[in-house]
Amino acid sequence: MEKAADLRVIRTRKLIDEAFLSLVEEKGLAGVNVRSLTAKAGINRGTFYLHYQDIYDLMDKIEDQIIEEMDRLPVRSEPEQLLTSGYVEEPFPSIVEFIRFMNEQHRFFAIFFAQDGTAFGKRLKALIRSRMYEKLPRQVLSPDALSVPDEYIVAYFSSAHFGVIRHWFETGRILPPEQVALILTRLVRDGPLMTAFNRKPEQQLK
Amino acid sequence: MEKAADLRVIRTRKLIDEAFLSLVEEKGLAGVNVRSLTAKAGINRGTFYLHYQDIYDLMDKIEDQIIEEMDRLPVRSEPEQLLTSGYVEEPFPSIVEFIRFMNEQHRFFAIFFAQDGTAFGKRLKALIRSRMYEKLPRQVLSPDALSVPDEYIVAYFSSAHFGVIRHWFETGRILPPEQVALILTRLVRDGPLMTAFNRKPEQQLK
DNA sequence: TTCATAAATCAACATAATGTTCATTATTTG
DNA sequence: CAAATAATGAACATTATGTTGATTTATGAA
Repeated sequence: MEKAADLRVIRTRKLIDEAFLSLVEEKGLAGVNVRSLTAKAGINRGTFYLHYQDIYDLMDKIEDQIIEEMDRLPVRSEPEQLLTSGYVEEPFPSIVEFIRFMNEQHRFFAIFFAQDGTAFGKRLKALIRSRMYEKLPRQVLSPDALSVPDEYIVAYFSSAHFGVIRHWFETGRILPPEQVALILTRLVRDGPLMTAFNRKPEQQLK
Repeated sequence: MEKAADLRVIRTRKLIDEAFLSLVEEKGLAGVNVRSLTAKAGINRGTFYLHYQDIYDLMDKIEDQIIEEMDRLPVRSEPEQLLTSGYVEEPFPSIVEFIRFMNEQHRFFAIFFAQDGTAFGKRLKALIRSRMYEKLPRQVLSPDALSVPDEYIVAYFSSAHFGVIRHWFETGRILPPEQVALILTRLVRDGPLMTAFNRKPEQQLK
């Protein structure tokens, strides 16, 4: 946002922003158009075009702000020592920072997550998820302090698989399917960090 | 697809399907409308409405077919024994099946992956990815037969994180941010399978 | 406080897509 | 072949878009 000198400009943009958020919340992205947005904001339809090219331009500007802020979050490197170091029950610091930020901006992110992904994508993920649940060794998931909720494990699993397959597609499916499957199998079995270090499990502890 | 008796019906639907695919390929999902679709298919605009309610109905029908087929793929259970069993360099069988299927239907899935996710989602993932690359212990990624390409590791990492955070949002952000960060940290460090079994690494080998 | 400046309003417009209709033509199947 | 039904073509009301120009209103600098 370049200029924001005039009070009227600030007010109008606030009205537009708020109208956009609440409109997406109730109707979804597809339900947003300039007509209803300006109606909800209580401004003239023409006024909208004084500020933004169209709805997509508006979204871009909103997203720009969020990305900018996230990009400014400090990076504290937590390199390989965490692998070989003993068991410390503390999260990586920069992960905490990210999640805290998203928690603060939860209104935006809730909308984003609700809108992100196609209908088919949701069905596909649900399918993958349900298959994985069948395989999860349920009895071992003891409810002790150290355990991670199994819904989170499944979310991690399925999303990771999804991402690997997506990457395979986005790189033009160069690798043969069997190799992709092997990559996935290794990552699941050993964990990404182990795999990155290319060690076998018995080498994990120095 | 219920009825497909008449030759004309079959022909028309094929034309529509093909027109849809190629139209999405060149213009993207947003660029598809009934006008241009029927123009490309070489049929009357009214004819489209004889078969589908609207564009979304058409997409639903196409997706239904794919999901149905994937749902019929055989599930071969590969349970916990894989954890304790020795190092076998063979992928899990049902993973192979899935990826083979997607490879066969690559035209559909290429479109899906290209269209899936919002613009913001792509930016967010790119941000996460770039941060993770910084942390990857590059020198250790030796180019031996066992290694997994680091782009795949990053894809796995970042997508998994994304999925966990998404799950957190979709369950109403009940857990405090710090605990989500801890869950992620554990999953990254130990791998999902270890975490599911709730063991510490030294217990990994029986 | 005044007043030039800029923002917002209002009404109107052309354009383009939607979904529906109905009479007509063409094709298929038994 | 003939009855059935699919596809066509043209028209229609509806709705959203993005733009324009004249007018009113609010702002902030002097």
